[in-house]
Amino acid sequence: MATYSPAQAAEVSGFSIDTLRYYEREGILRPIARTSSGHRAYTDADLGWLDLVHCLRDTGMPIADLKRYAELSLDEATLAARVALLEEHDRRVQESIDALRRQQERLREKIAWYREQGV
Amino acid sequence: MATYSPAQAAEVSGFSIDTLRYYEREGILRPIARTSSGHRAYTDADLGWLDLVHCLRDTGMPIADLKRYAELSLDEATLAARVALLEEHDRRVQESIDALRRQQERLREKIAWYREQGV
DNA sequence: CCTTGACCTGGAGCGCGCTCCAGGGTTTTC
DNA sequence: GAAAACCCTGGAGCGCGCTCCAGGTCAAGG
Repeated sequence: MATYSPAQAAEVSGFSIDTLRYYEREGILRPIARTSSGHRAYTDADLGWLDLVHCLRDTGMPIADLKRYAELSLDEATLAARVALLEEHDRRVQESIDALRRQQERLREKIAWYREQGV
Repeated sequence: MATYSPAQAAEVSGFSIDTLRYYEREGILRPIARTSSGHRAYTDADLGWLDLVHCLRDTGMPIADLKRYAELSLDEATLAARVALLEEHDRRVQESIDALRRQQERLREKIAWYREQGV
C-alpha cells in the first residue's frame, strides 16, 4: 500500500499541512502512521476519509460533528448511526440550499426593481 | 413617519440590538436618528435597508462588502455601481448554490453506497 | 419620589476554524 | 559533508462576526 508525505497528502486532499495536523489533533483523523524518524505517512485509506471530510466541510458540517462521526467510525457496530448522521446532514444541506435560493430570489427582485427605476 | 425603538427595530429586522449597534459602528447603517435623550429612533427607511442587509448577509456577503455597498448608497450617482455589485453578488450566490449541490450529490452517493453495503 | 427597565458608550471577550511561529530533528541534493 | 528542503511539537495568534459587560443616563408606572 502506497503512503504519502504530509506535503503529498496536502496536495491530494486539498487541505493544508497545518489543517491536516489540526484535524488529527482534534480527532477527526485517527493518529496517522509514522516513519521510523517520526514523520507522518498517510495511507490511501486516510486520503479516502479526507475526501469525505472535504465533502462534509464544504457542505458546512462543523468540526465538532465531524469529530463525532469519526469517533463512530472507530466502532464497526455503528454503521447505521453513521448513515443516519449523513442523512441528517443531507437534510440540513437541502435546507440551506433552499434558504439560499429563496434569498437569491429576493435579491433578484431587488435588482429587477433597480432596473425598472432606469439603471 | 413612524419610528422604532432599538427593541422594536431588533424585533422587526431580526437582528439583535447589539448587532444593530455593531452595524452602525461599522458604517453599514448610516448614523441612526436620536431622540432628545439620545436614544436611537429607527425609521421605516432604516428597516427597509436592514431587510436588504439581512438578505445579503444570509447569502454570505461579508461585512466589508456590505460596508462598501452602504458607502456607495450615500451618493445618488452610484446607482449603476450598486446594481453591478448586487449582480456580482448574485453570481457568487449562484456559484455557492451550485457547489453545494455538487457536494450534496457526492454525499448522497456515499449514503447510497452505505445502503448497498446492507445498512 | 422611587423603582424598574430600556437605553447609552467604549471596549473586552468569544467561538470557530484554521494559520503561523520558535526551536529543533531529518533527508535529500549537490 | 554542507546546504536546502522537509518535517516535528506545543502553543500563540488571527480574521470574522458578533456578543457581552461595566458603569452610567433616562423614562414611565405605582
